[in-house]
Amino acid sequence: MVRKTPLVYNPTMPELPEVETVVRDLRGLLLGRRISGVRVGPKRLRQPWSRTRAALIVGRQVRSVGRRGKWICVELDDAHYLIVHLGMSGQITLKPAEAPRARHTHGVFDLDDGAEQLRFRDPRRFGSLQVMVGTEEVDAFFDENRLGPEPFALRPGDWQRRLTATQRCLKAALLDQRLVAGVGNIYADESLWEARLHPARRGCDSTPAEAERLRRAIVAVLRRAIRKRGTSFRDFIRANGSSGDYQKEFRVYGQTGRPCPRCAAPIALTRLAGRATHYCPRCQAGIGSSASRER
DNA sequence: ATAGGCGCCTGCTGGC
DNA sequence: TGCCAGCAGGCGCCTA
Repeated sequence: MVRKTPLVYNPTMPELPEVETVVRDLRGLLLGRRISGVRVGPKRLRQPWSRTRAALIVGRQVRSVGRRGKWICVELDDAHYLIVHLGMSGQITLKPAEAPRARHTHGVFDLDDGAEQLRFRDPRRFGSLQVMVGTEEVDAFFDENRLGPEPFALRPGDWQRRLTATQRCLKAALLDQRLVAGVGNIYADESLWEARLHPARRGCDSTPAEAERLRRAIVAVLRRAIRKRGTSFRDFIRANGSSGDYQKEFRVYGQTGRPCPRCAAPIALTRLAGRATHYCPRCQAGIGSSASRER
């Protein structure tokens, strides 16, 4: 089960805490400001990013900056929205207009008199920029089928029902944005460790107590990460250019071979749902029953 | 219907 | 020293 070859530790994932950090920064920087111009780069992002659509936000003022899962929602006048996903390597920064434009800049938004610009940069282009008009369009986009509840709004009974409805392993379930929005690879591993649940266990095998433990773990881990302003690897920077600290708090993610902070057994690395998965083989309850242990 | 696998994309790294 | 295969992963799409 455990891979012998070490996987390269070079991750970069804006998940909920990183997006929340960006949103908080953007709020301070953008509220009340007017988009006075938009430029769309030639390269296509994950979703096509159209010039015609982009033009719709020109001349409009920023009313609010919010987040849904890993999506950033900038609300402008007359229910116009700029919806941003950072993908794997997306960055949003505020720069003076004369600052040199970094490589892989796919969107430039002039602010007010044009002295400053909001810029979207994304080397891997897994991110996206979209303009939407009307709350109906936004609601349809975030339809329940595509995006589940926010982790902090999970109701214990509902969560348990939906978690036990799936045959998939807990790791795959946590990565599914329809079950819970905003959890990615890092916080999935950290939450499962916190809940002392083996990532390969099936969702449907969870007892009510285990489901609740997992729900609380997700909330605790995400809150802690938000407090630390998210995780910073080289690709993730905050809107104002400063970085987060949560990478110092990792219990299992990227800790392969290091002692488990709870029981000192070496942290194992495997691959689940096509993703590198870190866990403690001793204190994360194994497959079958909560008492069994892997190995 | 559900679950799993693949491909997109660039940058970095480890091994030769 | 330099080169390059392989790995990193969120999400949409495809298949079984």
